[in-house]
Amino acid sequence: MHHMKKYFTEGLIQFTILLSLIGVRVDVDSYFSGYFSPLIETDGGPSSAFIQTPFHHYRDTAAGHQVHPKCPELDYFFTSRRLLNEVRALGSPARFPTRVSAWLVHLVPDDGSDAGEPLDLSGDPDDEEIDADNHREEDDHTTGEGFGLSVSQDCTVSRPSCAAGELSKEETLLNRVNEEEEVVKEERGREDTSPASLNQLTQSSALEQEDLLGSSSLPPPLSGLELPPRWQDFLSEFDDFDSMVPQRMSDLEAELPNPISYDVSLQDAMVSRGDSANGRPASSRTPLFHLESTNSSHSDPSQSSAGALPSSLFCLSGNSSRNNTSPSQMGGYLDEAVFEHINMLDLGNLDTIDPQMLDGMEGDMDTPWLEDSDSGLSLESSSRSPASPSASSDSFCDDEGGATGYSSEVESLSSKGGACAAAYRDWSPVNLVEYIWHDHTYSTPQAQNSTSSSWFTAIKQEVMSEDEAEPEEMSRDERRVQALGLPFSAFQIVNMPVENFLELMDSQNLSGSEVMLLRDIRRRGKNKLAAQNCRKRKLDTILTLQGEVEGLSVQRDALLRQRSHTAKALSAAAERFETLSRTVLGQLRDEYGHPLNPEHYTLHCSANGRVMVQPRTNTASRTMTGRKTVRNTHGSIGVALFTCRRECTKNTGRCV
DNA sequence: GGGCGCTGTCATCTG
DNA sequence: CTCAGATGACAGCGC
Repeated sequence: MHHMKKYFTEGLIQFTILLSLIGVRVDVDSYFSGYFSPLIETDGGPSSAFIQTPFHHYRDTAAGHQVHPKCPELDYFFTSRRLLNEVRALGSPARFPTRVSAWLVHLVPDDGSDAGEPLDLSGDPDDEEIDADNHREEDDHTTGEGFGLSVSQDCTVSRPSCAAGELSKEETLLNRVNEEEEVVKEERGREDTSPASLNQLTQSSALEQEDLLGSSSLPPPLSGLELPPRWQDFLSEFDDFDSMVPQRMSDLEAELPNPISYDVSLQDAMVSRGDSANGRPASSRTPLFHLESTNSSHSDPSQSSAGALPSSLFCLSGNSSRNNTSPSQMGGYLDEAVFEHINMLDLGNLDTIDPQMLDGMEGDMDTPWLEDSDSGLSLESSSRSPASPSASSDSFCDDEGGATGYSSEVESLSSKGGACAAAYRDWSPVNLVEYIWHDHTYSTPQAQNSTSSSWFTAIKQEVMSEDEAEPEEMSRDERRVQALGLPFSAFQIVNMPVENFLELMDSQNLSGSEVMLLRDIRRRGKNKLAAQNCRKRKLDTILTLQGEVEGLSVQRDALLRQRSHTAKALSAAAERFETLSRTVLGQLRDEYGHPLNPEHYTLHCSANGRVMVQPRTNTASRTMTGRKTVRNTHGSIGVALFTCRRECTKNTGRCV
């Protein structure tokens, strides 16, 4: 168990270091809790802030500092200290860096000794040596007792003890940790109203942990207590942990100088996590963290550097297949957002991506590499897509703006001849037609990135017009363009990028009037499409509003029917009450023994069960609706002749 | 011939 | 300031 803790902790440390070196900190506890989003701490400068984790707040308060968790100075301080400790730990594998591995909660012996003291990892950096020594001492001290639970501030993990007798305690602790997570969830809304013990356990510093775990507040061990499913899944990952650790450690030592290649598409890794079921033998358990380098992506996973992580919890596979039919068990606890954030970081070195991997990706992907899942973005890539036959050789849109390549082509033009037309052929809308079928937006067509049904319609019409070109169907602007002798159509002038349009006018030696004409043609063409979109949008809005009106009309009719039914029911109840009142009043007698006249008196039932006989006033209505009853009550204060309870007897007719 | 719908165009505003 | 887009208003055209 000592080795297990050692390897496990070191694995977490090294993985955390690797993430920290690229500016990312992952709060694994967030995944285990299944509630919080993962903590991503990026090196965003002094203004960077911790997000979505309460432990930073606890960490801040643990050291006795009431500092706002988003304090930039605090952020910088903790980040620097953490990185320093991580680097130190990297050079000394035998040590347990306090800051990274966080505190470790040991089982408290029954004799109440101090062996189970949690480690104060939130202390000052000066205490690091002492803490490390404490780690070692406690490791030695607790080896024979069994290491029951390891709770990390940054990575909450647990491992059941090998000793069967202590399993119940561990389960209790595990459940306490689970409850602690639940409390943290609840506490986000109301921090000061949660149960004290769990809150203290969650928020406590190491000293508080000691008190809690060593005191009687710890619930007694429960036998037969079931672990939550996610903990069971998690613990099942360690079945063959001891056999896996030596190999991983040897691999780690061998590949430590170059542990991880950054030539990995983390986006791809995010999508393809958990593919181990397909590529691994059944005997090889899926690691929880698996950071697989690109260079070793085609090799045996066990030989990968990521596999060197003793307790690999992630699965960062660079070339994993996408048919994830059986994702890793712990993979479900990982939020994809962490990979999103990792991807958002500029890892650089993208130009060093293994060509083999790129080939594999091209082979795996049916869609173009740059094509976005959203159909709206496919136009840009399609306009310069290698799939386009005409674009495969020319470089019209090879740059990001899509203009540089064209400009170089245009600058080489010496006349309004076929060379210029050839240069513009690449962004011809004909090439775009086959890539924008799926677009349904209203955006105005633009050769760069706009996608629109009207754009498609216009292109389609353009293509059809090219096929069925008849002079009399040409628009006025089209004829004007042809009169200028330009090798472009009005449609092309309208839809080409503005950079290209400006360069076109500069390169064609046009006069002022011709420039104005081209500008007008372009403006009118764009406005025409905009008007079409606007009208279609307006029509859709009208249709939508009509649908809403119909729905509201139906709802109004239903409410009217309901009101009618309610009024009828109320009327019937009032009638029954009136009948009952007459019956009751007929049984009562006044102080002279005369029966009460229902014409002059009425019954009033209060909410507390009291039934009062009240004289009818002139304004009182026999129907005794709610409002009139209230007025009647107020108007008969002190006039009630009798106060009757349910004990009124029929025999005497008098109130008890 | 007038009404209506569609379309193109202009002017203006906004981002 | 320029550009693109949105939109109201107007005019032309066909039914």
